[in-house]
Amino acid sequence: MGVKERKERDKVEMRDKILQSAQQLFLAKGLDQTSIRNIAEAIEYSPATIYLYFKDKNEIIHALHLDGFRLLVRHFEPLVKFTDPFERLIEMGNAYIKFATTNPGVYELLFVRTEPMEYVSNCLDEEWKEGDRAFDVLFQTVSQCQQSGHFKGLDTQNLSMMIWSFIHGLCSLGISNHITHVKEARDKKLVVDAVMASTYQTFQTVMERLKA
Amino acid sequence: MGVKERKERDKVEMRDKILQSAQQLFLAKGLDQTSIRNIAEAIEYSPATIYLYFKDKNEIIHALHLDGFRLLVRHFEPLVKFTDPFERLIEMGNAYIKFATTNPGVYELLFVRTEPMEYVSNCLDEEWKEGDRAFDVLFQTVSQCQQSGHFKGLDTQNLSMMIWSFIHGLCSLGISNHITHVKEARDKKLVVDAVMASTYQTFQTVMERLKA
DNA sequence: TCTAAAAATAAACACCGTTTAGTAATTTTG
DNA sequence: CAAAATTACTAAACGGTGTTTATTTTTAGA
Repeated sequence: MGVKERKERDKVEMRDKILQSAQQLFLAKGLDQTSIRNIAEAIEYSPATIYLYFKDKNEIIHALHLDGFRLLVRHFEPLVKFTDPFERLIEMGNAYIKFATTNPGVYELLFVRTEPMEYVSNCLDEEWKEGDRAFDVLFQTVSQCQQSGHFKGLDTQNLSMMIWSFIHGLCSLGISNHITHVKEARDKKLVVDAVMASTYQTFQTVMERLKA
Repeated sequence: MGVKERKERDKVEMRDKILQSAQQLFLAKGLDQTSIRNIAEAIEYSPATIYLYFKDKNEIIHALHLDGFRLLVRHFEPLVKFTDPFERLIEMGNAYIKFATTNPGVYELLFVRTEPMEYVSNCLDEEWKEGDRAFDVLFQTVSQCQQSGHFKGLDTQNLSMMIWSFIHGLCSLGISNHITHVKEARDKKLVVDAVMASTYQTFQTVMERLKA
């Protein structure tokens, strides 16, 4: 009698169904329009049913968060072809920017919103594997750059944090429309993407000068 | 008959009263707890009354936003005592970080939340005076640094954007608790402030190396 | 078939921003 | 001064939100 087994399969199936609808709603309409009630309507169940499969909304948001990280990692995968670590570092920035600008909602979820972090905090084994892994990719690349003569005398950890801070700042200012409203950008009639591109170009120049 | 005049005075008085309560709530409980209904309760009027003085909640948020910028500017005022532009630039970063970490809610309102920007967008004369002014302070300082030999061959606008991006990224990652959850930081049992400080220290070193 | 367990839900709770229709107070007018 | 008109205000509702509780429906095993 594989009844118990089938029930367990049904359970994960239902969980997946909820998450799938949640993700569909999230990608199509944004996080604000991804309500428990909307998800429930999409899967044709009552809102209360969702609470039989998820503790609360943050647990669902965290699952979307995980998927978002998988998407980010996919943007990083083509970077392996760059054998020169410095070139890879620069392209990593470009990949990050591309990810952020083409998936602003997902980016917000990963690095701006606090809900997923709150979920992480409430987990007993408080850690953030996805974040750790992504940061480590950066850290390793920076480390390799240093091994080939770049960034002498700078702490790898701090420099990695600095680079992440810059790129994140650029992306979040771009996405949140704060760049658009700065006078200098408006005067030159630059679109957000152009400001981000030329700012990143300057960053690249700065990093190149740190080779000596 | 100064009836009209008195009524006008009453009107602005009421507006101020609403804003004052809104700010009090915002500073004490955060933006989420600053609801129209809570404000109404604080001033002992019905929620509907608030709509006789403000178009919608975003108009109130924008007023708080303005106050937040005044607070930021106040953090920048002591910087005039630094005659060396590079030193002033570095201290500007420190002042910015201090502002962000001691007033995380206000910082979020100014540079993370999109609601105030939406209000700005909906204004007919679409501009962002406060943002412009603050950015110009940075721009001028960078420009003066260049005049005294720093940052040769780098575009002032782009370099200013780069610096703002970095500092904003650092502050927003710190405030949103994303730094806390990165493994490297946890391992060394560093608090957010320490990570931010050492990252900024590295940034300072990098900027110093750009003098040549 | 009857019972016990599991799954799903209707309805409520306590919020939110906002609008509408109607009341109470005040000012202007006859 | 009383009536009319304007202004100030609010109760109640609308359509949302996340979440909980009590109840009903469905399913499984004896």
